[in-house]
Amino acid sequence: MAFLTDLTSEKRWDVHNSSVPRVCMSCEARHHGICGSLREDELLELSRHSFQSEHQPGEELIGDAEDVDSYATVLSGVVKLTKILQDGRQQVVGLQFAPDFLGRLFAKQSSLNADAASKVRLCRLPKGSIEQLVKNNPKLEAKLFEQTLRELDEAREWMVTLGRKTASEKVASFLYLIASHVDPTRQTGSVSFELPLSRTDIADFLGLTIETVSRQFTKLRSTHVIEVQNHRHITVGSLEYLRDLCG
Amino acid sequence: MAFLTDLTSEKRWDVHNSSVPRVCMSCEARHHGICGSLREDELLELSRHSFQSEHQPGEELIGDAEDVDSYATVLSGVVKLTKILQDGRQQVVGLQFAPDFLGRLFAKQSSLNADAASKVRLCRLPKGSIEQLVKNNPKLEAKLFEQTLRELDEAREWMVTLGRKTASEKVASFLYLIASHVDPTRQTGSVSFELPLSRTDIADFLGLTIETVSRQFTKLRSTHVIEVQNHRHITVGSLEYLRDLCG
DNA sequence: CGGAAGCTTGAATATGCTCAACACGGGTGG
DNA sequence: CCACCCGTGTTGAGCATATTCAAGCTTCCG
Repeated sequence: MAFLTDLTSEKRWDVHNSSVPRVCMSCEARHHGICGSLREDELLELSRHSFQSEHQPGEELIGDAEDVDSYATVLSGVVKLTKILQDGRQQVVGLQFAPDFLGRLFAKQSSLNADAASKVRLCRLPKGSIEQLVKNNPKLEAKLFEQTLRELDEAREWMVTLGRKTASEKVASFLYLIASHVDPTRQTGSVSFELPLSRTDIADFLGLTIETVSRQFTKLRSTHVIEVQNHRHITVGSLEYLRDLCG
Repeated sequence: MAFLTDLTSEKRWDVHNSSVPRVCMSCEARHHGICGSLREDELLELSRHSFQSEHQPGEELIGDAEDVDSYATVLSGVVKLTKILQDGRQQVVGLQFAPDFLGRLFAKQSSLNADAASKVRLCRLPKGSIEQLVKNNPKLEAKLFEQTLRELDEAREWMVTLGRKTASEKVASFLYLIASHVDPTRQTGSVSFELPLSRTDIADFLGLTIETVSRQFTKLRSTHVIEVQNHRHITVGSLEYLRDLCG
């Protein structure tokens, strides 16, 4: 019982392990996320004021034009960034995976919603602390800059998909994107995964209707490019062939 | 003659004006562009190795996956950033106006073309110098970070246009975008301007064909939303009404 | 087992595309 | 000065792709 308490105590840290806070020890974000750019004392201080939160699919994480008092790191799951027009038409403008940083630094009025697409775990980080750290730690700023540049590349890549690809190329591109995130190293062969997005979300991501998305899935299934176990669980037979279908 | 030489000499600078290099004195980028974040000595040093260049519409500024030895600031004109698919389909993924910074910092392999959309003047800045300055001057890095965040916002805004708007909303959105850049302060009333893009470029920006763009222009003309003087020269009667047509 | 949400399928429709002809405007050369 | 040409933009008719609307089917969960 004492052991369990240790594990879950946010304030404890292991003196044998170069003073990394206990909660952060097994955290992916500590290595590849923004926390990797922090000094040990900074990480310790930050960990005192941060906490984890869990969210169900569809739950709103950051509302449009809402004042938020915390940033976050995605620990697991997929967060979708969306924009909506007055009449309700919706577009997904970005997906965030672990260990992405969540929240718009120096936000003006970017009118953007962040929702849990799948079940999501976050590590909430107080707004003030982060902004303070960014000012004093160039490595952290560089890390955030880097993520922003990557997001910009991804956004532009997606503009090509939205503007110039056919429905079947769009769906293929989406599947390829997800497959790439499941196992970034694998470039060929077969991959199996759970789709983190509903058909509605996929449609909003691709600028299509759910019916069209559904028809394209059916087409891919009947041409044996994919197998569909239960709507969400997909197996891609050949990544390189799927890649060819992306246009 | 001596006077003329003074004006065009890049090495000269006016000692009466806090040692701002001569070439930079009348430059918009010095105030609103990245040069505004430089110390006087840095600006002087940079100006020694920089030079202006002029480009005709359609000229390629940075090639896809090309190694470039210089960054640049846009002094005038419009630069289009494009991506193309194997079969030639093209998508404009961004427009850069003065005094935007041009060139991908820490570029990996962003496979992106930069072309002059209109006649363009650049101030070329040596790659090494800029990267050196970025390392040593946090204000410069912050400025570039800021521009990147703005570009990301613009890209996402445009994803909504590409994915969810109708052809007429797309064209209205494009005209509104250009009108906003002509006079950022003006929100209402009438504006007149030269289109910096051809119909082909507009189509590639909006994910449409030139025929569809043309038809939408005709429709806007016949409903008196715009007047078309000579294909390129446009007058928008009411900005607020145009805004309503953007969806 | 029953109900609801999410997904698929079908038929009719509409929006934007393709292909083709034509108009306009600006430059060149007879 | 006019005729011609070329690049660019417009217009029209027919077509294809994706949407809409409606019905039926799965899957998940209580």
